Amino acid sequence: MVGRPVDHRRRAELLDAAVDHASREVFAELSFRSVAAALGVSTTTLVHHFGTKDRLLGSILERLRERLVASSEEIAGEHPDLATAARAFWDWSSDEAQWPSLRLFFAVYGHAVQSPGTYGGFLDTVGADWIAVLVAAQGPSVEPADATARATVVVATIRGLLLDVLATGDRARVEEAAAAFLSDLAPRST
Amino acid sequence: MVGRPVDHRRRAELLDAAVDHASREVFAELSFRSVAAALGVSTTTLVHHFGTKDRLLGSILERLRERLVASSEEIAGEHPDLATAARAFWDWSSDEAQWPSLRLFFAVYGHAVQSPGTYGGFLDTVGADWIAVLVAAQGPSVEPADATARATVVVATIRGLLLDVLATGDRARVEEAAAAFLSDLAPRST
DNA sequence: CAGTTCTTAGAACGCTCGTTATAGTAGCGG
DNA sequence: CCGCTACTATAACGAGCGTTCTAAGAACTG
Repeated sequence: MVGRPVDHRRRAELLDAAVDHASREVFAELSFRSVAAALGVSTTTLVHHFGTKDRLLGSILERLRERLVASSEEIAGEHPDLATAARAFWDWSSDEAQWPSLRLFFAVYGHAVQSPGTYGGFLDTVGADWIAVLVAAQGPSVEPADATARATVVVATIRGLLLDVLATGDRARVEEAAAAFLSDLAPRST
Repeated sequence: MVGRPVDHRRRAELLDAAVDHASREVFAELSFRSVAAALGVSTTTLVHHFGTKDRLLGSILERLRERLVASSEEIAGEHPDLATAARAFWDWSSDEAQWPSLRLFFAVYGHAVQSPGTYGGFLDTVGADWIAVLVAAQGPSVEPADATARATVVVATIRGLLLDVLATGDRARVEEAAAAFLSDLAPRST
């Protein structure tokens, strides 16, 4: 006898809703009860589908990572050089539609710097993927070591500018800084 | 009648110890009980000197801010241009002796991006001070708007590189990226 | 329909948390 | 020494937490 089959679609549906909820709420204050209430289910349902709280958070971040990486490949993959790829990255990041996801991303970063083991895999993958996209954009003619160094700098600068605007809300100053950064970058990419 | 005088020195002593403890532990897991145990006092003593938990955390961050700002002024204040000031900033930041404080700093950042009201003042002050030091380093001959934009970029890049090395531990790649960034910066500062 | 497994919910357990109540001790002015 | 205030500690309260227990419907196979 086989019994009722596992409903993978149900799990995915709950997980997507949980990621949306986590993007709106404060990461540190997530609990079985708050997520369950937002999704209109009981805490037992979450336990059944995800196990422990750590595994629920891990699943949420894994799903968030998939979204972020898919966006980054879609956006920066087709650009011919570092400068235009960086500009595409910045335009995408500074779009306020991305801010809930990016706020969650930086909240996880904040936790990870003080407890690396917990979310290290998440950060390594996202960071490495973004750098890989920007290394690829520089083409095969650039020294790999140079390409990695420049990609690391560009990712760091964009992340720092995003952190600035997300924390201070001073959009005008940060946008001006981004413009200066991107225009400085252009003549170096040839 | 006057009664026993308030012991301000005792409060400062407890606060300094609390900042050290917060730098070693995970910010999100700080509690009256954990801080009290680390300091060898009771939770009541902390309540007496600091009031609520929010005000204790606020006092800890205020003290951390004083330390960070004092260091930044001491380190970058005497440099003749943006490139050397930026290099001094990076050398200081990438010294592992600063990492506990910087880990705490970024942990607070992670919380602030999702709940701006709580720690907004802390972040505004630290960020604005660092930018001001780097604006001053560029001298009076640079357009103020340009100087602010470039200072914002430099602070963002250094913060992004720090976040990278603190989260991934990949010191070699980040140090190479920092070297590329700083050498690119040099010819532009004249 | 019977048997089996998946899905969901409500209630409870043990724990930690911030905060408060109570009380004893220490240092000051009169 | 007395009155007053600062300082510190123990104990407790109520709330929220992750997790487990128990049990009831739902979907599938035979």
